[in-house]
Amino acid sequence: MNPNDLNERKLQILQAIIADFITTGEPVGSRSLSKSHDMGISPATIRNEMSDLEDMGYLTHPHTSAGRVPSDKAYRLYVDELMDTSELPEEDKQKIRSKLLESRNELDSTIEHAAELLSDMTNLTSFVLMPRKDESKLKYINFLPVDSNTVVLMIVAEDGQVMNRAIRLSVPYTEENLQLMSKVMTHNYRGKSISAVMAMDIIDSFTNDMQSLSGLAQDVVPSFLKTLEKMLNADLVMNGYSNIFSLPEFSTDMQKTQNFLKMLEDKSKLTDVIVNRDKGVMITIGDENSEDMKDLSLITADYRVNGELVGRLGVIGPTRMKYGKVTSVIKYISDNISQTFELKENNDVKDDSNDDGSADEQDS
Amino acid sequence: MNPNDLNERKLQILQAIIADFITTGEPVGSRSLSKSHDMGISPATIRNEMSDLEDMGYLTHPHTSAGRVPSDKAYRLYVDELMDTSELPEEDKQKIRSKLLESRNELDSTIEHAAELLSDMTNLTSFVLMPRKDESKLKYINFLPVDSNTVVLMIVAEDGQVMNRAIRLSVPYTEENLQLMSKVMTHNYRGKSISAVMAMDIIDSFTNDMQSLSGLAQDVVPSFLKTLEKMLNADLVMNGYSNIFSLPEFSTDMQKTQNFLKMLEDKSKLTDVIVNRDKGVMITIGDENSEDMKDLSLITADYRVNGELVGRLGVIGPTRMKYGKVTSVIKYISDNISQTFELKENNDVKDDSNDDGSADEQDS
DNA sequence: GTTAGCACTCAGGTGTTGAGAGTGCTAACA
DNA sequence: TGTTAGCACTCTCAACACCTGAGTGCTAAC
Repeated sequence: MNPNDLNERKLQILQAIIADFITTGEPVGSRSLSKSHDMGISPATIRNEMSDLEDMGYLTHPHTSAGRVPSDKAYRLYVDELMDTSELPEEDKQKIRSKLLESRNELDSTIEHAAELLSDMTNLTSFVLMPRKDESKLKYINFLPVDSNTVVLMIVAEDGQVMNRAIRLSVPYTEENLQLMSKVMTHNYRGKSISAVMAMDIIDSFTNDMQSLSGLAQDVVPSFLKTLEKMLNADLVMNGYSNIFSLPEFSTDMQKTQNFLKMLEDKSKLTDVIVNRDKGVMITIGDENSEDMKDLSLITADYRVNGELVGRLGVIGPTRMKYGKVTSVIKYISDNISQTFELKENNDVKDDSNDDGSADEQDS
Repeated sequence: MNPNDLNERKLQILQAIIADFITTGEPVGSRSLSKSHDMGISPATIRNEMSDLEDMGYLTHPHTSAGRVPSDKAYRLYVDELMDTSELPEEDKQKIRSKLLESRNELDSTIEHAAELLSDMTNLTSFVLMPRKDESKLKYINFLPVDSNTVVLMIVAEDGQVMNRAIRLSVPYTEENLQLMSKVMTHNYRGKSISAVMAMDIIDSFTNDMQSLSGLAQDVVPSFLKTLEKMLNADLVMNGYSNIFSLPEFSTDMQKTQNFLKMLEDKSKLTDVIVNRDKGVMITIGDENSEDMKDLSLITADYRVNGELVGRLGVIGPTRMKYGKVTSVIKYISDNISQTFELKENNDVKDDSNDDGSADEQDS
């Protein structure tokens, strides 16, 4: 069953079938194949080879008198060995670069643009996992008064992540209490990782150490924990889910479309799947995925910020997708993000107070 | 054309037709109507009345030999005059109350739960507009160092809204510069409304007043403006878009489904529509909406926090929806949110002399 | 004014048929 | 022995006719 069982001609035929099926979505017959790809052999010969390929599990048959359709195994072989992984045309590269440059100063916008680019250029549903790091450490915790019974909890992590949440209090508070609370919590948790703090017995430490705050703590601590949890949970941005309608096999099969869209609606499940994938470019095809994605393919890649792996982006679509093109686009986009947010070594935080004369630069 | 043209019997027949059509989705015929609603007249009489109602624009005819279907005008009459607006059953009320209580200390979670409840209980697509206020005033602006070329901009408004964004700098910065920048911007914009600040000529004031910061300002100001814009833009949360598949008229008509989902995908347009609706409970039916929603109905209501109008929630679905039930659910949920976040008068802030000291909170 | 009766209409389901695209097998060929 | 032409067979799909059921509009009688 390993690819070496396949002679040169079988490979050539398989490749041609996959290429045809990817573009048309129709089962490929021996006669039409021999017409479209001139490989100097008759349809009868192709039929014999096809029959062998079917026995080996690379092709299937919707019904006796239909053409052949590639199996998941065939796509796997195609992706591993046969696929055309040529460079992206300069035009596409240009489009990606200019769109990402638009917002090169802001990671968040860049990420959103990346998702748009990805779905536009592949005509599939794209997703981007926003940068979240489990090990990121807390920097400070702050409470801001809003009105007489509402405060905003703000948590800032060392890596710049900021999360906030409005909390309604059932007991009165004073500004002094809030500031004390901020100080105590910052002091207790600063420099600790989010998961470490979540594992601590917070309520207990409060009621013991700070009697005066224990009333406040009752209201605040559950929200604090929920907010930490939210900081851990990766945030999934999706784009172009209605692209699915442009594919004939979906726009004629309501059930399939419905399953697809329902699957996308369960974001937390999808996030789980994406988070748990391998690093680098990863392609999973059909039944290599879990049950509810067993006739879909998933391609993901990572992007880095300052050399550190922070997020993941990719597409999801039918197994019949243009693997070569899609992979190139994903790779190019992720590399481009990583490059844009590359650490510039000569650009360090200076601790001295004098300004550096840059003021003159835009005086006109 | 006013409803007074309709005698009692016509109203009764119209109401019966609408009720039947809303539950079945099938055109209603005279014979089946006389069977299901015993109103003591024969199908022939009903036919005559139906014919009159059709002439008056309340009913239409998909084709000669089909039953009658209510027009948008009929739904309007139904909603205004005929609809059963009975109280929600205690069971449903209980369900809403307990779900909303789960997160009564946090507005954000409550809002999300409300959207879930709404789509679950109506089997439609629900949306909630997160609280955003155009007139909210800035409280302070803060920059946090992340790494040698990244800082986080954090904007806090008086109403507790916090927005942040990572900014990549092209010039080096010092901690002192950041703190100076925070102080200057906070001093300049504090107490001003977001829209007022956006209207100011920010770059100019920087280059004039603060030569030393102008290099930083080049990078920071565009992001600052974008972030303010984001604070103004209401954030739309949606839920249950795949509920549409449970309706026969959508699950058999791919084109309709596709239009619906594509319409939902353009969030900014939908947000615009929702923002610009009347206060209170508002129902718009079919062609009362804009072109791309002309065979849908939209029901919205507002919710308040501390007596102040802050957000809006609602559902979108086919004109054939259970207006009575849906309206009751929306009303009950919005009232419940408003009640939960009611101002408690006896619960005041004791001291609000100094609330921008938070900029130095970070190095405690 | 109401109703029964009747002719008429139309969508949708069923059955048939033929075309087209495909396969598998066999026998002949190089 | 691998390759190919030929042929019988299979299956989908679109077109077509046909029938049925639900509905309408009209008319005449109650």
